[in-house]
Amino acid sequence: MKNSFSRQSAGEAAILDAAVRLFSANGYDAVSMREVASEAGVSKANIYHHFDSKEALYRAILHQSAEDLSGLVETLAEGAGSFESRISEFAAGHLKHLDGNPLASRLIIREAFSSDDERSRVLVDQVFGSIFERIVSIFRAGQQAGALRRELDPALCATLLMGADVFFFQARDMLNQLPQADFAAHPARFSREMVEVMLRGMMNPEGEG
Amino acid sequence: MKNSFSRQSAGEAAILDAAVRLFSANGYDAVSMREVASEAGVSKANIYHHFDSKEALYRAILHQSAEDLSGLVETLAEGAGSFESRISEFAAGHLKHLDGNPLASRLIIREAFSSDDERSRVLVDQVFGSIFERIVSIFRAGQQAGALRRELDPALCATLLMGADVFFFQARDMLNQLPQADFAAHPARFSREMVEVMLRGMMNPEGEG
DNA sequence: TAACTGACCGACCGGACGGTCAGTTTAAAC
DNA sequence: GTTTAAACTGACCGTCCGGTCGGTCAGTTA
Repeated sequence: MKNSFSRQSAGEAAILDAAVRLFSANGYDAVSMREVASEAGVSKANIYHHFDSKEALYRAILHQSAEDLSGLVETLAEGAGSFESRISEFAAGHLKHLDGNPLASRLIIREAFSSDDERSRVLVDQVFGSIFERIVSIFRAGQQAGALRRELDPALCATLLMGADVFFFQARDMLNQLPQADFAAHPARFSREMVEVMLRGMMNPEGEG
Repeated sequence: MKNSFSRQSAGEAAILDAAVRLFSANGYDAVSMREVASEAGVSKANIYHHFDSKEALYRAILHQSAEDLSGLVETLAEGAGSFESRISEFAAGHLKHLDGNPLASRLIIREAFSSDDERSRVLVDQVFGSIFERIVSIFRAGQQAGALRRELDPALCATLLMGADVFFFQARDMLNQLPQADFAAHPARFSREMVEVMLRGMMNPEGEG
């Protein structure tokens, strides 16, 4: 098996860099190995020296992107503080991550929503499962502390919060074309107002200032 | 230009049917004209008798799907009644449409979120612009009637509502794999609870029972 | 200096791609 | 029953695809 734990050569790094750019922008099928080679400034054969196949190259950059996301969510989910601040900071941090890593994010979102049956299953099992559980646990903790309304489903709340960030990221180019949606240019503002609406809708009215 | 306003032959209908299935499941690049022909039970050359090119075939099914969606949203946005019921019915109807037309919906969502610069621009200009405006106008009306909080951005509210439906539809296969998200199997329940949270977060606390 | 290794390349392979075309079948109009 | 136009087909074209091959070369290691 190629591309194990050895140090990266300059060419391999260039290949990975070109691949993440191209696959992220155009998807797996629309990218040819010739394009990757040309964009990376190496020969096509050299790619096959470092990676077993096109699929293996794709997997490699997907794996790295998924690890980045997992690390980020772990950090965000660890945060202490009040329920409100935890939710607020998670949403803002998550959207900032999407915004700051658009290539990797596009790649992962595309893969996660792919209808390829088995293809996304691995990603969900190994990555999204634990990510989702972390977010749900924040809502569960808030519920036990009496901040989140008792009748709400924590998993549904987590879906709404994460979904709003992801949808905003996905739809941003589209929203930017719509004159009404001037918030499209200000992700931090979107995140703030989105969380404000969500929390007001989710939190227990009793025990609040 | 082929495929104008003439009546459809049986073969043409079969081609369109196969195309919408294949393009929707696998995307533009991953589908070959040979596959479409085989799936439709016609020769490849026959597809070119009815459509100018692969791109034209794709455009044809995309156009039809977009018109279905536009019609649905117009109907949903016309509804009278209270602000709450209009929002609630819109969200439920929208999600039901996504759920009932998964192939066309997938096609449109994929196209709308594509990063192909010019490619999605036409769709946004001609379809999503008016759809979005319809939804925003519901929120604006609610705001003028005093139901929606004055400090909220109607366009942001519309994005949250529509985004929750779209994200749920996109992520459903994924959510179904997560044991916590048992609501994934019940779109009507998701829609109901989602709207309940959203409205509670958006509505003016004064003037309510 | 000889043996060996990993990085790298140009040329090539079989096959699939989108698209074309000359010609056949079908079916309605006359 | 012939005419006619649309529906339809198999064979074919040039191009690009993912992947492989033999081989070069700079840099270790012995």
